[in-house]
Amino acid sequence: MNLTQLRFVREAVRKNFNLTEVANTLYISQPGVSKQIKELEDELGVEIFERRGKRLTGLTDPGRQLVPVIERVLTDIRNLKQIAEQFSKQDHGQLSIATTHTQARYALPAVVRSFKERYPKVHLALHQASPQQIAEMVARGEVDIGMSTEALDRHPDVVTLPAYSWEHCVVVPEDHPLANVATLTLDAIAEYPIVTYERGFTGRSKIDEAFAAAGLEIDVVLTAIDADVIKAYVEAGFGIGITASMAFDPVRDRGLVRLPAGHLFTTNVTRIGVRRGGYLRGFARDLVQLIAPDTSIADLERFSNGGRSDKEEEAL
Amino acid sequence: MNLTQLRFVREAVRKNFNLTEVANTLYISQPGVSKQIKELEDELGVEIFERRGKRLTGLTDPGRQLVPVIERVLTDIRNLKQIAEQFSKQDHGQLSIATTHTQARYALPAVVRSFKERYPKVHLALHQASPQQIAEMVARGEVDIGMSTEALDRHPDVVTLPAYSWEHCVVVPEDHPLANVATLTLDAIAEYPIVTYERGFTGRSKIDEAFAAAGLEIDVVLTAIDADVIKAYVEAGFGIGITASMAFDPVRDRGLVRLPAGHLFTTNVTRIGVRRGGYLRGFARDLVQLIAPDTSIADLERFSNGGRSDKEEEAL
DNA sequence: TATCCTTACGGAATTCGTAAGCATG
DNA sequence: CATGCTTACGAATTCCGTAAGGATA
Repeated sequence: MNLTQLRFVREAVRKNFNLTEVANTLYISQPGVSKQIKELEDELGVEIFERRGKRLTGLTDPGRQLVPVIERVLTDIRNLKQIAEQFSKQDHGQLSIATTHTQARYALPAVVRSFKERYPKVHLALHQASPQQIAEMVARGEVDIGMSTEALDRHPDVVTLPAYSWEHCVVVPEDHPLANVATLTLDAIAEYPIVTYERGFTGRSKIDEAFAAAGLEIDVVLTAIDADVIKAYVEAGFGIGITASMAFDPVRDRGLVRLPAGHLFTTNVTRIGVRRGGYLRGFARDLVQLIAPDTSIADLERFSNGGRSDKEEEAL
Repeated sequence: MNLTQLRFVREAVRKNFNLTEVANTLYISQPGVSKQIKELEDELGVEIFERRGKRLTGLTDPGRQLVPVIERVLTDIRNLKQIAEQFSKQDHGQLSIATTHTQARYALPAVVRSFKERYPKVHLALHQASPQQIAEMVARGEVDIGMSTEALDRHPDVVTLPAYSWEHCVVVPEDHPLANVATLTLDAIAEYPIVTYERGFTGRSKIDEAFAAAGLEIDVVLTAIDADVIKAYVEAGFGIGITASMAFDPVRDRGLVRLPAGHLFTTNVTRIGVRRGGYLRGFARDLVQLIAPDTSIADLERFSNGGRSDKEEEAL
């Protein structure tokens, strides 16, 4: 048994049991993958993969039990490398973050500035993706840290921590009838066509829930992934916008008015997530604290060991 | 990085950083070990071992962090094999138990009989050792199950479960003055020379504690590891014996009398232990239930996953 | 001086890629 | 008939043992 074989098995599961794809992503010949997997199965004395004729179609019964342990082994192997880097490249290295447009554009710049001051030699890689994709990337260990308001804490292989809360606001052109109302109501908003986030992005779910609970039908004429696009369409007169409050900049967004809407929609909690069982290097832990300053040391400890059990926390 | 390198590191720690011994126990040449360890260190970019000149003397700072993870990886690799065996050799295989003389001689025969009936093809290997050795053997994964009244639950890498409780008794020749007393007292026992277990064996600690608490000095003239030896010396008139109650057989031990002493010494709890993080095959779980029939299913579940966290229990 | 680790080199074993063959949808 | 897995074989790489050298207690 060797680690290469375990990696092939993991990748085969991820690639839906297509060994040709496995071979391509791991830069190896396809017969090599076949042979190694067969050898692993021979050594273990069980078939890991269900086969229909020559094709692999799924996991066998033993396979279903083996794969999670294989995943854990490979996570730990990665942890070994991370721990070593912690010492060898003290304040150097790569740190990759997957996040949504909203966080990357409005929440992270300040954080990144302080981080870069403290760790000038760490290369920060910001990957923009959808909340679902972010959760997947974290779970697979493709990025160190994920940050998103949605989906992140739904994934079983991701451990999350609340980073900060924020509220929605309504954005209208300054000559809009709503621009001067004292207190905004859901009914008032529902009168107008709405431009807001796509489903699954930046608290969109909270918006829909609020109107649904009030029994109101809304006319969403346009959806976008980011507030910049939304504001552009509001400016162009397509409707009124509902965005994250921090996406509004009074100076830059001249011609638009922001109306507080925190009392209308549930408060949103943006969460930060890491891979369960993963290990966070020192500068990654520091970044977590910059993003979520209210985190207690105990939380952070648990977090940086990827939410392992007590016993295993000690071990790391 | 490969598993061989990790095994070398683990063994080096176990063998007190003597690579020559590592080479011998793993049946490989000594330069091979040196080279592989150096290559692992090169790849990780840190030194795992502290060196004085050419000799290894201990773990470095990174080494101390890496070793527990390495141990976990190797445990999981072993788990993979065990899980596979669970399927491939359904009711076949090896099951090794480390236990003291007392358990092997008096508690286990009945259990082994039922087990063999249920699993005739499983080869049972009984290793006799001291409680400390048993704990070590379990922790290292040299045996599947350990059983002992002492020391077992002191080891951090062993998870234990109570198996059964038992009491001590006093054994005297039938013509001894104590043979006919109504209720035995510690004072009465302390009058005579005593033959009993060695320190660290079969509840000896409880015996010492009882006399110490009563402020009595006792004259232990002879100690042994097993009750058969103790009884032989009692018969030969060296003194009165204190043994485990179940070690007395009225038929076989003709000429001796057993006096109940449960009211004098703390009740003993024999525990059964497995390696933390280890995986128990089906027949091993069944053996645990035969030994400790009062175990709840929930306890057993936790036990057979070696006391891992909830998340990891699911995984197995 | 005996023990223990490292370096150097040659042979053995393993791994890996190419090419050809065969099954599946 | 295009996709996907297996088998076969030769090349390349890696691994491992022996032998010699050097450091430590």
